Amino acid sequence: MPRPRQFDEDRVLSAVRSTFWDKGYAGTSLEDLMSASGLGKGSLYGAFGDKQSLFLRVLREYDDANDRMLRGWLDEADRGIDVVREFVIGSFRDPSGEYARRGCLLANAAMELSASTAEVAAEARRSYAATSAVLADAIRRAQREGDAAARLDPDLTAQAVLAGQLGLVVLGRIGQDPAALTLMAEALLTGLIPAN
Amino acid sequence: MPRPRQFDEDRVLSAVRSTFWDKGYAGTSLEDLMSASGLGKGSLYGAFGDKQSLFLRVLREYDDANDRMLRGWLDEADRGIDVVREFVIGSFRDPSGEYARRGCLLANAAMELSASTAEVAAEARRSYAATSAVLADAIRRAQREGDAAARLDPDLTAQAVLAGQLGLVVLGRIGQDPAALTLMAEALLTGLIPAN
DNA sequence: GTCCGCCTGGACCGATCGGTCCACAACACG
DNA sequence: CGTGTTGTGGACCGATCGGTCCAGGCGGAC
Repeated sequence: MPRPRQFDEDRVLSAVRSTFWDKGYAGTSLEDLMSASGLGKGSLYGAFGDKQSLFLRVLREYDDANDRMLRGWLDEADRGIDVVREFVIGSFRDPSGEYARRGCLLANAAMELSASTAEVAAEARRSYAATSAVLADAIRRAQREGDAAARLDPDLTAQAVLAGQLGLVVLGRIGQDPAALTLMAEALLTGLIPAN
Repeated sequence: MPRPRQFDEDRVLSAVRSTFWDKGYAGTSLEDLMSASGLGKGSLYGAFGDKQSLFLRVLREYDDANDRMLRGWLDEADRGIDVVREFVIGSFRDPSGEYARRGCLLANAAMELSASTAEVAAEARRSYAATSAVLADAIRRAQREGDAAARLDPDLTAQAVLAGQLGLVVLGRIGQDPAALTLMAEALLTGLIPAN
């Protein structure tokens, strides 16, 4: 009997995510969210709660989507090493650097809010743990496939790879040349995951 | 004949830096800066200009101090490799993780403001270029001293080391265990700068 | 001691913030 | 087709933001 929603929740969340991604949490005003989503304040609050709840929801869905994507890669990849390679290099393939400049919503949020919002720090730790677990699986598979040295500790190597990629994300955000970032990514990969 | 300054500029800048460091740019209000420095608004504006000018000044001095410190290490170190090692591992030696949680003022600022403030992005690129130049010198020296493989490209390796350290800074900021960070730092060093 | 100058701190400003609330509209049900 | 319930969007709120301005104080120069 009630009046049904007049908006597509996924479209709204996508618009909201994009706005937070580009402007950061503090830099995004409710007005920004309203114009990006096309909703009024009442609808936004009624559907998603306050600004922080909305942000945390968007962040968690972003993390989950990334995790699912990475696991999907691993399921479908020909070789485990390809997943690690794609994870480290993929973000910087765009020659314009536009992608790189956006950075990663999670990394942006973690740097901006970890100190003040415990939930964000916890979410970041959770997500990075999940990511490095998938990377460790990929590295173990690469070891079986002869693409990674058997002496490597898969878990520790996965974490080091994650750290390297995170650093590249930071450098990408400040506008570093994507070609240089790609070279650095290659150096990280060959150094951290030797073949023999 | 004029009335002289009644405050120590260095002390004020130090207090301001600490506040920006902990709270971020947007998260720091003028009230925060006033109470941290002990100055009124008039004095703050008269001496340093508006909030953004003050922030950029503090950031540049922070970068310069870091650069001088790193160069000083290189001048006094017994071996080049020690400088690289200290650069990567040094920040996470504090077992409480308090240091790690603060992160790096430059990295924090770069992630928060690069997208919206071109000066910050440019300053970050400038500072990271300076840092990787010193690291490259250290790696060249390590090669001469037999602590780094001769086949390494010093400049590229320095950039990869910088990326790895940046990633560790991000992970430190979200509260990752310092012991785990140290292990990752060791993995990055041994992988990126093999000895033979 | 006098006076001119800059320094100082806080009152004050308009803008904007996140959040609340309400009058109205739109739809499903009986 | 009436009725009830919820979605909707904008008016409105107090708080706080960064920034301006000024009256008074303090200190050197003479």
